[in-house]
Amino acid sequence: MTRVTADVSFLRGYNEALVMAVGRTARTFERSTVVEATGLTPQAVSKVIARLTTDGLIRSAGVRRPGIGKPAVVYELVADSRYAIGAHVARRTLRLVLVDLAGTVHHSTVRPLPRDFTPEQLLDALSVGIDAMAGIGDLRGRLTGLGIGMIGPLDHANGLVRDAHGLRHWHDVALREIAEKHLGLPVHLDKDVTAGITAEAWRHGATFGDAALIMVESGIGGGFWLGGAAHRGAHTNAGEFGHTVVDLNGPRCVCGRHGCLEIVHHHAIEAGDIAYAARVLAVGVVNLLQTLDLAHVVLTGADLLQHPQTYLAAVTEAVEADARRAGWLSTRVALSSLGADVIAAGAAMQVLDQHYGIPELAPI
Amino acid sequence: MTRVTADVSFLRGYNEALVMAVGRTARTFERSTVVEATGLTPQAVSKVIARLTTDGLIRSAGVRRPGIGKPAVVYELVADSRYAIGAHVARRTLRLVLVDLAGTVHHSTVRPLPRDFTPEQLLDALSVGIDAMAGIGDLRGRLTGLGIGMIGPLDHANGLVRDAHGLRHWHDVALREIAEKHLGLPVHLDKDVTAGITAEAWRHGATFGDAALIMVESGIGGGFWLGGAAHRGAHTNAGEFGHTVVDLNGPRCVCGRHGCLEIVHHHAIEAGDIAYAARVLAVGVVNLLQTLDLAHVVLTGADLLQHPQTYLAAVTEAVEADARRAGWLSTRVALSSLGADVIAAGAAMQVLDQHYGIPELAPI
DNA sequence: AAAATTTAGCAACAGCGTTGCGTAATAGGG
DNA sequence: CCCTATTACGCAACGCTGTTGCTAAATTTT
Repeated sequence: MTRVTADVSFLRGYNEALVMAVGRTARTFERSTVVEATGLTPQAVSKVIARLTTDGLIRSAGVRRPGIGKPAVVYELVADSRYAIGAHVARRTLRLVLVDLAGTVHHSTVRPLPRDFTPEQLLDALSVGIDAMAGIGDLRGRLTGLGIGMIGPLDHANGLVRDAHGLRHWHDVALREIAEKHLGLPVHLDKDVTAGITAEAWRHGATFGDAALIMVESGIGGGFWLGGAAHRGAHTNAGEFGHTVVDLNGPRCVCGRHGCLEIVHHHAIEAGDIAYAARVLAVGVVNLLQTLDLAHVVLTGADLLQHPQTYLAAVTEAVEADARRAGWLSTRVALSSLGADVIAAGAAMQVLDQHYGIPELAPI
Repeated sequence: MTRVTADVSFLRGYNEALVMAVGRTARTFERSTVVEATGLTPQAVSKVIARLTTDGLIRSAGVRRPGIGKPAVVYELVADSRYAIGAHVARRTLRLVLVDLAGTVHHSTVRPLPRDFTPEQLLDALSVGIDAMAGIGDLRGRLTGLGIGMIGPLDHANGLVRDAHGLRHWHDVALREIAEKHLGLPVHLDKDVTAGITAEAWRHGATFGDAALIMVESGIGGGFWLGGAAHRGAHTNAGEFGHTVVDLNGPRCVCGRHGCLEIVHHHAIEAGDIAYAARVLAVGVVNLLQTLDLAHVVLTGADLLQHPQTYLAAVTEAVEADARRAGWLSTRVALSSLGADVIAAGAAMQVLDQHYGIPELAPI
């Protein structure tokens, strides 16, 4: 967790991040666009643009002649000026993506991981995969780091994997530290679902409201974007949404409680009733809406994406029924726009965010 | 919603708010205390303290002679330099409190409201109550405003009551506007539970982590403190936690779904089984923990506070059982430290926060 | 060709935290 | 009694931020 004191360097980072967010979501933009979006004065925007241009992050791309008056200079993000690699570590696979400064996914590879893989085996797989990727476009000096989205529980602030569910060799592994040493790159570690929701927020820009990413993939998890930032909770353990009870008298779950969303959903799947499984998930999603009042719900996960329309329809129907009752609520439900890459891409974007996103300003 | 651009005035407000938070949580403090708590340089802290002293918000309170060296100047908040009045509007009662800059509740009054009261009736009750309170200590010039914590749904940003549950005359009432006109005071409107969690956060200071306030009072609601700020959701409708399904095959709830926490809890109460009702609530609380990973859970509400120990025991037991399974999670469960005043007090603190709290810095 | 309109940017400015360094106030030792 | 070490405080200069005032440039309209 980067601690930033509230000094002028924070102002610089903050306003630069605002302009970068505009550049990421609009293909091209001009000074007036930024003025409108941020409330800064035109002169201040000019200064920010000058700084970003010096750093090679944006460049001018012609002028716009709308009618009367001096033409406005049009700018664009230099997407290929910075890259990050994102990794999605699942139980049996390692997915790697290469993401540029604009959030575009350039390469995506999946390779199997050994059953019950060890930290060393993961590092080797990462090493091979990253070398292959870095070789493609000659990224020397433009690669900002590696983001890892992984099964929890883990400790995001300290880069520790506490006890990854279902993996025997992952107790209190200082993954960030050993990966940085082994790979020679800055490494950022986060829960898979939190990385995923970051990807969705990146693609939607600063106007993205409170949102959740629902991931069904050997378990059910949720990633949250609340108040303009990822919500990780007190111990980086937010999102164990599959282990919320929806049936007080339901079957016993592996977590020890009865009638968790995950076990009820699982039984429906085993019974072959995908439609019912989807409706159960939808009940859980509406529970989230009641609790958190979200503007967006994004669905993803390998298991869910095997029946995308069934799940999308069930969740949309349940959410809309709920909104109808209230009369004025509105929540958009969608499948992940990045498909199966969403976790890995989000992990990469978190790395880019550390450099070009809103600086953290933790009130101690 | 106050929009603040990231200019130097933000820095001033931010760092002043940090110092004020220190002053609120520590009875006395000195320069080195703030340096340690904020990471600012001693010189910067001196400047902030000078500004706050000029405004009459803090003052020196002697010196500390710990041993060798020049004595350190000790400061304290001037608690009686600013006040705010907080109102808790419930279905049948209006509670008013007077809160000073340190967060201390000075007066607390409860008066009945007519059944199905109208906006005019509420305004009259507010007017009478505020006059009585303002007369007590001659608050001329020191009263910063009125905060109202009320049943939802409402629109916090625009000060509208959309459709207060169970009150017929409250559809799209511009309460903030008409109250400001009627009372001649700045007015801040928020959901009751959100005001409540603000009070808890105030009393605990800047180190207060992610938290929820659970309120059982003719319904079950939740207020959330996430990432150092109140979480209101996309439509100020977060916290309808009583309307999350915990029993898929349960009885039909007024909200139209089946097996909501609220209806299951209500049935247990009606059957006279308080202990079971408390355990049902505890299931809901653990659901929240799984979803949001909270550091604190605070219990309040008129109905809950009729059996405080029963609820506290049940929730504590459930939370601790959950933590034991994980092995490294920890969540503190407590009854509201302000008792029945918590909602009104929090509403008042929100008013003070607008002046002396962390300035908002909404991206876009 | 002149006027109107829109955009861009130079220059001076106020205000923030930071840095460098001098000063005040105390305790302890010779 | 004096000197030194120690701790706390603050003036002054500085670098940097966004802001303000104003001028210049580039275009269309009259």
